[in-house]
Amino acid sequence: MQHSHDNPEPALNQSVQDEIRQDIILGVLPSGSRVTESALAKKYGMSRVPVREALRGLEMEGFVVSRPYAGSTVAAIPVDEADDLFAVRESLESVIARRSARRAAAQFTAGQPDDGWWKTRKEIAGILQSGDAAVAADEQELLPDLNIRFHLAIAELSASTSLGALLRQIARKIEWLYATDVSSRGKHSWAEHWAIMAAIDAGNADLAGELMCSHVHQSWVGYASRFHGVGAELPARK
Amino acid sequence: MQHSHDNPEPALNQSVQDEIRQDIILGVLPSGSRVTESALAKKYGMSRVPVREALRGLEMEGFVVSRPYAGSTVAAIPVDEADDLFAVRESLESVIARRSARRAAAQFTAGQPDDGWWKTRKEIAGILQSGDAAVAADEQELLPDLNIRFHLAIAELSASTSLGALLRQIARKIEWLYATDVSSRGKHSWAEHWAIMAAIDAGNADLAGELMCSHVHQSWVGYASRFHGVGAELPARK
DNA sequence: TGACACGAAATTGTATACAATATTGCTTGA
DNA sequence: TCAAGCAATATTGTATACAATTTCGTGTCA
Repeated sequence: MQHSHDNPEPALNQSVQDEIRQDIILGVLPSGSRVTESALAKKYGMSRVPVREALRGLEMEGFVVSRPYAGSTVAAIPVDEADDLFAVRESLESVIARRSARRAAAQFTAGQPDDGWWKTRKEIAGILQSGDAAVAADEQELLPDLNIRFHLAIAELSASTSLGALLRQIARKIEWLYATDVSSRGKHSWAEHWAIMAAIDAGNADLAGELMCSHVHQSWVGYASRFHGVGAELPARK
Repeated sequence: MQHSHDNPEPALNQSVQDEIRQDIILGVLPSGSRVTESALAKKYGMSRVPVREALRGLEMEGFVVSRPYAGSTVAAIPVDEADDLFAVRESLESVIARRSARRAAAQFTAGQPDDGWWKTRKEIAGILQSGDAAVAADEQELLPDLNIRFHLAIAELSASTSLGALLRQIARKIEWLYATDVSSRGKHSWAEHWAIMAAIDAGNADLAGELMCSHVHQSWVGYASRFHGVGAELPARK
């Protein structure tokens, strides 16, 4: 297909990076494993070059560590950084929610309806409904993925590539920490998403930020009680 | 030099990425410029491969945008994200400072003195003295670089690679926003570094976090008054 | 004149080949 | 038996060659 600048062609080798990252997160490639370019190249049926770039990306994301000429190994799961990551995420997502609300307000006051905004907004609508369906059908195993997609979509709604990149990085680390366990907080956690979205739609930055802050904090509490023990002390929500 | 696993060999092609990023930050490569692999390869006297990896890294950092087969261009300076970046940085660095203080406390109570900790701690001592010297000699043009190095060193002292990576990303964006202007807040801002370091050394996490939060907030105020106008409203420091 | 199609040039994506380095295992000596 | 040195191997770093795709200029037709 030539002369087509509409479909962005979903980033060829990027997919390999996603696959390897998923293998790391799911524990197929445990911490400390050696990952050689040749082996991965053979596994995915391609040359070393795309694999190499994927490994470089994963190194920047903190999933592998590399030394020149000495190869790469899967990094250690950052368990001792969990609390701090949640703390930063709480602040980050709060800022993102506020920003999304401000942009939503500008969206409705300004005359022109931004095309990209509506696209993302509709995507979120779909995610929310899928989550409700999953809750209704008691298929809670679908929620973690939908949960991440919701939060990243909100970031996209904020139209801040910088903040979006930061959230992606943190969210993936937290996904790794949860590892295979995960079950989120289930129904209750999911229901909060609707309230956040409503606050953003209303252009209420203060409320959106507050709700998101609380939402993420509860997620943190859930994580801490599961992995640190129930009574683990956490800083009060700001 | 063979059989030497002491000197980590400072990351060959990584240096190219640093050089290109600096060109972008300093405006040598303005936003929207096309950056082609061939041109950069010729400029730095190497093959396309290292340059390509550097560009991929810069794309992940948000300094360039690429489309498959369509090349890369320097991204837009994220001016409208400045406030939000500062807000996140305030929280992030506060967490880092708290963490550094906790680790410092553990350092002194535990018997074994961690080698890496002392190395970083001494590096910070050097940075602080260099900054004092620059202030005394009224060479304030040296402060911005020393300032970034101080904050990144504190992050290293926290022994959290995840948080360190996040700070590096944010700090570089803010460096880009300041562009060539910069002068930091000069003497007063620099003096605060000593107090932060003292709080960390004392293992006082609450104080370290508080001081760092205030410090970054003041930096934010300085930025806002310079670029948004003096009276620009900012959220109160948490 | 303007729009559209087509093709040449430029650029990126991938594969392969070679150079540089680290790792591993063996040999040697005390 | 163990440590140290050396060579063989494996792996990464880089260069070059080719394929795939986009972009830009040119010509044609209405």
